[in-house]
Amino acid sequence: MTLEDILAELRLQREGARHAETGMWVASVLRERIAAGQLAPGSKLSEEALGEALGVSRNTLREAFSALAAEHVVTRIPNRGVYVARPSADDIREIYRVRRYLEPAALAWSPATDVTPLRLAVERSRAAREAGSVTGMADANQAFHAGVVELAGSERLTLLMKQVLAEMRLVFHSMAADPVFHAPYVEDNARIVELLGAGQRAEAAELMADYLRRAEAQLLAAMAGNGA
Amino acid sequence: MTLEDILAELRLQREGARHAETGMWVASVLRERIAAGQLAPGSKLSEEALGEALGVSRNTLREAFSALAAEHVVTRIPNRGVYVARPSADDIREIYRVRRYLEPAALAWSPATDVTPLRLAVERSRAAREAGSVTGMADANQAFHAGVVELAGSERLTLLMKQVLAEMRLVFHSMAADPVFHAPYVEDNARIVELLGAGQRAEAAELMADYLRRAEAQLLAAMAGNGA
DNA sequence: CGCCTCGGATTGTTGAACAATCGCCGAAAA
DNA sequence: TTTTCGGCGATTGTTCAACAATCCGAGGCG
Repeated sequence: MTLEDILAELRLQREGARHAETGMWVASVLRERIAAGQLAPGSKLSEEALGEALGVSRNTLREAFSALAAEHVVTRIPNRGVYVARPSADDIREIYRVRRYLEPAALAWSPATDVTPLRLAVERSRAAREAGSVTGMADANQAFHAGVVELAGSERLTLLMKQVLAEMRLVFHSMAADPVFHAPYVEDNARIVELLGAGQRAEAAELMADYLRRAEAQLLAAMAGNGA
Repeated sequence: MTLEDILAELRLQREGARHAETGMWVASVLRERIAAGQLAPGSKLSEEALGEALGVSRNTLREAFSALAAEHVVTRIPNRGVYVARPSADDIREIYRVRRYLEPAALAWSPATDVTPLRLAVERSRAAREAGSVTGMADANQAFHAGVVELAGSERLTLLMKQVLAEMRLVFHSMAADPVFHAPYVEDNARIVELLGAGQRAEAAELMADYLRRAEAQLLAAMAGNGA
């Protein structure tokens, strides 16, 4: 699908725009397209072209850009424009730094004990693995880790985690992802749920920390090999 | 560096506004004023009046508003305007929820071991207590807790903590703060540094969690008594 | 071969205009 | 008197067109 096709689609998609929402509406549309990989990392988002396609003025579009830049979905280079973010090795380290605090902490100290959503995510992971669906596994895995942080019951931590996971999707889009990257980790997730359900929170947190260290190392190695 | 460059810099610093930065400059000016309490919680920030006062257009001002709204420094009510945020009891609970994960996690799992900045903050706390300086104690206390999260070495966690602490300042500005609110906690901080320095991370984290629970309860009680 | 300048293209910012929405205030009805 | 309803004024949301500032690359020059 070419960029022209996408612009054409976006042109059709504008209908429900209302007063006092246009900026956020544009942001959400771009967020979806980027998450789906239809706007590849590194793509330049021209104010003129996008504004024309979406039927919004440059000012409104820039408001959307500000929101996306704050989420690291997009990179703004002054006087040069905004580009779909292309996470660097340092960005990956930062992502996992955040996750290594958030996820074990949520497992160790959350008041919530309902692990049903986590169990479901593991189920979906396994089903996707059997079906050989790479995106299915990726989605289910993200749902699992988002669910872990949601145990904390904090809006801001949940939001931060969602943004970090969105950046993770960009990482996978940036490099030719290993089709079986997620496969080995499905059973780690299952074991974490098991430990958590049994009340062994410290052990669950430790396993999670270990999992995150391994995943980070694997991603960094893949990126180094794949070429920057 | 030529003389022309120096003249240009001075001109810019005096006038403050630079191409490609005006929006962020406005945001930082407002952020400072709000943090200092010069713009009280609940104050309406009229686009026309503020734009005129700062010498920027409404569009640029709105860009600054978007940034501040994302930080919860300001509340945006559609079609009604933006107001300096006035944190509710729920906001306080959310603030402490975030802190209760971030700060103990940083203490328990950070690779960094340089506690000098924390010691210094404790020193300043004590000096301010002796001098009877309420704002001095508040500032030193904030520096201490920011320093704890900085141990994690994560930009995003540090930023989140700074935003949460900025919201805490709004809490204190919202209610007639107890002048000795911080006093009892100075020695808690000192003990945390002591434990951390001795390598007793789990104990330090536990004490921090306990401290946060007590502070939250005290603030919620004060808010209930003080009247909404 | 490297440096510099110039021009084109794009972004940053402005001010004015119009549309949409809200709260207020007064009029009409109970 | 109280309540409800509708119009009015004020403010925000959005667009538009213009100008200023900046970056990039293409030549011109030594």
